[in-house]
Amino acid sequence: MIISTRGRYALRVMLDLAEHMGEGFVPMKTVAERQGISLKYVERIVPVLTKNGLIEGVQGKNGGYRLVRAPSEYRVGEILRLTEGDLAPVACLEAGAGECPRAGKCPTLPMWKELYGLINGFFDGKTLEDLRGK
Amino acid sequence: MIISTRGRYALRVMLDLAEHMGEGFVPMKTVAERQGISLKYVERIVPVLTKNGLIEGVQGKNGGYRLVRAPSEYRVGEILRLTEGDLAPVACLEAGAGECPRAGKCPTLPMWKELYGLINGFFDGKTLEDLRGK
DNA sequence: ATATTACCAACCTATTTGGTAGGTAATTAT
DNA sequence: ATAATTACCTACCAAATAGGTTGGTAATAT
Repeated sequence: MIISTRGRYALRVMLDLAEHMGEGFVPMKTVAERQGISLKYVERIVPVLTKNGLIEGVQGKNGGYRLVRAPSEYRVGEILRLTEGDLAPVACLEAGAGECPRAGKCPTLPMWKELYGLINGFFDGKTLEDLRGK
Repeated sequence: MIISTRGRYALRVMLDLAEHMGEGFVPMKTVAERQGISLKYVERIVPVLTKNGLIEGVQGKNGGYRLVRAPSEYRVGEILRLTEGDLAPVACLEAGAGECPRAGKCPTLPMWKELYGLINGFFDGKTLEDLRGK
């Protein structure tokens, strides 16, 4: 499995916010209830989205979160990369990984790179708007 | 990350056997040394390949393993599915997983299924022979 | 003042990953 | 026969990851 609950829940939270745009700031309590996810767990996932400017949150009564762009302007890829860290199919392609000593003559490396490109392209080719219509 | 060392090592072992076809039975000790992988770990990975008839092993002196088909007749997908168990990108698509209660109205499920098909197709479209020439 | 809400850090349990250790059974060379 | 080699098998183990929970603090509207 490549996509954990972090990325999947983040996507569902974003979709929920998209579905309820124009209702002002939506509290995560509401989103969590609608989505059937623990509020506390959602609270641990969401900060990376605000820190990277994907959504906007305000504290206090009547506070909550809202999208800062139109749903069609969010690529699924950027949401998943932020929450999952990396979509690399193998460890040797991950951001932090040093160059494998066998890289030069590794017969499988080109295949992993090709798949990596395929996966990133797949997710970058879809937006929140695309998912909304199921 | 989706493909662990199990699948990657299995692939390298198969490629090594392909590279040394016609040399009779090749002991895993030799393969492990050539590939720079612990023999003991390889010994734990390889049985699934013999049990499913992908390779043939004989015990005793001058024993070892050999491919039973031409390299072009091995799909990368079958090797990875045997060693990794499943190439599903999300838990809800895994073989053992029961149907998700949200499946009917889940806006992201079609995307996961599409990617699952893409991944399986990608790996089934490549054979050991394709990888040999780098 | 109070309720609400985002925001933050520490902790926890179960599973997976990536192995190692220590053998037994079969077969061949000597 | 015996010794060496090799597949094959089981149990164990440490570190990392997944998937949370607990218990707060800070900001803001009413």
